[in-house]
Amino acid sequence: MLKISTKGQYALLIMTELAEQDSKSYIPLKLLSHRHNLSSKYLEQILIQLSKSGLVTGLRGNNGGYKLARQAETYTVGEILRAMEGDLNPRTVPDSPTVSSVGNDDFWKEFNTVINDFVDSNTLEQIAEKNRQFNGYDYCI
Amino acid sequence: MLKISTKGQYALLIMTELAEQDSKSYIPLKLLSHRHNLSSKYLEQILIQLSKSGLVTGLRGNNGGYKLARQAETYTVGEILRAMEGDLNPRTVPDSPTVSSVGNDDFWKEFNTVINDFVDSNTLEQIAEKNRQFNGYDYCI
DNA sequence: TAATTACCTATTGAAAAGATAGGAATAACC
DNA sequence: GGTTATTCCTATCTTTTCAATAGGTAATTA
Repeated sequence: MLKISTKGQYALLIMTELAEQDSKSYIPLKLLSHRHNLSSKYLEQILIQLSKSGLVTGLRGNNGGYKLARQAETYTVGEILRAMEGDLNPRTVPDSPTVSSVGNDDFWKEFNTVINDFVDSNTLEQIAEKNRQFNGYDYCI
Repeated sequence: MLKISTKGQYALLIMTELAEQDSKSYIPLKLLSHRHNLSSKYLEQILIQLSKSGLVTGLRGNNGGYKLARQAETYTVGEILRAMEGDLNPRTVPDSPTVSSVGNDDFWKEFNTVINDFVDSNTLEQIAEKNRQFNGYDYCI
C-alpha cells in the first residue's frame, strides 16, 4: 500500500533524537520510549535491529544505552529506512523483461530510482538540524 | 513496506493493454486474464473497481467487455494507482505539528510530494507507446 | 553482589493481501 | 424469447504482514 511501517518511522524519529544529543553519552531505551510515548518493548526491537545493522551502538549495564555509531552527517535517510524495511522498491522488476510490458517495466524501474534517490539525498543531520532550530538550538530537558 | 499491491500493478498493466487497443471495441475480461496469465476472478475485482472509479467502461452481454473511458493521454499513472491503493503517501503527516519532530514532519511531507509528483507526471499513453514500439507498433495477435 | 541496562526469542491479535466461489443483472444473437 | 456471453455484486477463505506484548539471558557498573 506504499506505506512505511511504524518501525521505519520510529527508527528515523529515534535516530534524529540521538543525532540531537551529545555524541559521547549513551541514552537508555527507557528514556527514549518515554519521551516519544512509545512502547518500550516495541522500540527495543527496533533499536536492536539498528544495532545489528551497525547504525547505533548499544552499551549494557548502568549508564548504558544507545548512541549513534557514526557522525550524523554520514547517515542517509534511505540507509536507516532500508535497515528496517528492506528495499524501498514499490515493485522490483526482474532483469529478464516481461513479455510485452516494457513500458511498464521501465516505469517501475524509474519509480524505484526516484524514491531511492530521494531518500539517499536526505541526511540524518539535515533533519536533526531542523529540529534543533525549531527547539531553539540549545536543547534542555 | 513501501510496496504497490498486485492489484495496483495489475491495474496499470491492464490499463496499458486497453490503451494499446482500438478505442472503440470492448475487450472481455477472459481475454485479458488469459493474455497475462492472471486469475480471472481476481482481475475481475480490479476491473470492477476501475469501472466504479470511472476509469474504464464496462459493457455486459455478448461482445461486451471493458475499454478506456477516456483518451489514453488523459490518464496519469497516479490516478490509476490511487484508484486501487488509496493515497500514495508513505506517511501522512498531521496538520498540527508533532512536538519536536518538525524536521521529520518536513521530510515525510516532501517524500509524499516527490512520489505523487512523479506518478502524476507519467501518463498511460507514454507507457502504452513504449509497448507499441517494442512490439513493432502494428500489433497483431 | 545488586541494580541497571541491552540483547534474544517466542507468541499473540488484528489487519491486510491475495485469491476463490456462486449467483444476479444485462446485452446481443439466432 | 430463449440461449449464451458477459459484467456486476457479495461473501468467504487462506496466508502473510504489522504491531505489540512477554519473559528470560547476558553484560556492565557501582
